[in-house]
Amino acid sequence: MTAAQLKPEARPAEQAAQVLRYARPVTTAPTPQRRIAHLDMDAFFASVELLRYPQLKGLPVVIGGGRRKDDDEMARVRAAYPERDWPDGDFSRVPVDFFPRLAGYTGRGVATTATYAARQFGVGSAMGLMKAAKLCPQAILLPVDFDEVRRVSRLFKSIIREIAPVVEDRGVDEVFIDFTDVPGGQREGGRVLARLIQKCIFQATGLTCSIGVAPNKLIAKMASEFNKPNGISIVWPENLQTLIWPLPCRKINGVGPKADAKLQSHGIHTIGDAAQREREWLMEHLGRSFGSWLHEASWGRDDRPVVTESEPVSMSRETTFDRDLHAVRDRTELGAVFTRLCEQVAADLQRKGYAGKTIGIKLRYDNFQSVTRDTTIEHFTADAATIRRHAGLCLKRVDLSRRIRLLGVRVGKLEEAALVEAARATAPAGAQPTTQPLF
DNA sequence: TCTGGGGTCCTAGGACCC
DNA sequence: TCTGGGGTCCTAGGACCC
Repeated sequence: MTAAQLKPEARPAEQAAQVLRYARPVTTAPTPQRRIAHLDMDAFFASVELLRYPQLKGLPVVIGGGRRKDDDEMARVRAAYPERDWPDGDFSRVPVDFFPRLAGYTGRGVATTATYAARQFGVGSAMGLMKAAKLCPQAILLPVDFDEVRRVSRLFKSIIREIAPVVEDRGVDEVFIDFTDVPGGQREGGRVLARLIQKCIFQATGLTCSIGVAPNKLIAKMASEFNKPNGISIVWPENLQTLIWPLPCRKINGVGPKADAKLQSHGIHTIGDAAQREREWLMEHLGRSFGSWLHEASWGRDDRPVVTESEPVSMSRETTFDRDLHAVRDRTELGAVFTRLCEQVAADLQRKGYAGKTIGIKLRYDNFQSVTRDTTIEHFTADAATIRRHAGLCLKRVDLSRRIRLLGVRVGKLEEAALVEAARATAPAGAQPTTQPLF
């Protein structure tokens, strides 16, 4: 990156300041430098399957399309092959020919992930399986084994926490780790610790991951993608111009397809392009908040901490029907699904120990347009019948003449059930619930 | 090839209160 | 009778992420 590519309007002193902000101190810093790691498991869902079916290694495999009960899978294999072929639940000898192919798939499933062999054909996560079947019909299609994914997820995270305790959960297959104060976390900019974590995870799970270590979460997240799979990338502040600025804006976590299209329309294609616009210009054309944030992001600035604990905000269940349903013609079916969704949300709340005050529904029509309605009630609840009653009232407030492809139920404004109970118990006898903040 | 399911956060308008 | 802002809550929609 040359001086000419810095903000053109910046005076030399400002340019120097911009560069110095990211310069690595020449002398040994008295305080440790902030080193944040982002760890991303490689093709996680597919890799978990390959643990059970190692015979599929190297083949194109696509994961997604539906749920699986492990018993069903066992039964399917048992029915097809004699017991001697898979002693003690060892599926490694089930012939490759046995597995279903993507060819001829009909349905509304999407790919959760794909092995690297399948990605060569252009198949990627979030892609409709019908499309994936066109690109790679010979790919093996396996449904997600959520129980196994959760088990392995808990396992690899516990391994990391033993080594570096400050870990932020980012879903089943991703975490941020604060290396800053971990013994050895500064060595080679974090590479030594990253290697150790990779090794320990592999020993415990047989799975590989990719790690990026950088001064903050924003850059670390981008860095973990640089060397996939099974890679490590170390990024220093002074690498901003050479490693980060050439990347498309889409690589910034928080810039999605909409924002990217808008940026492109202004001739901003790379992060460097964005960095060279004035903050004021970005704020004016992309919104005060987003523009200001993007300016910071394009200069590699991000001081968000690694957050180890967080409370859930809402819980929901939704389902897409095999065929679009009509509120009147498919009333019975729709009603049954609706009730089941309410029961599932209630069960989720109870199992996790929460109650909520805002009850809502979500509908997606056949044209993919979504609508939501919600209502806030007087008391916290985790009761299926209560949720069903208020969600039912919400349903009455939307257009039900159009065909529906998705129905969802959501409970928000959550509070820990124990706190709700405690407040209820200590409330003065005869007190109106509305006088208690928790009710 | 029509596009899953579970989330978080932001925006914006209106109600309501001081 | 008219005219303020500020603050907070509620609701709907949408962008984005894993």
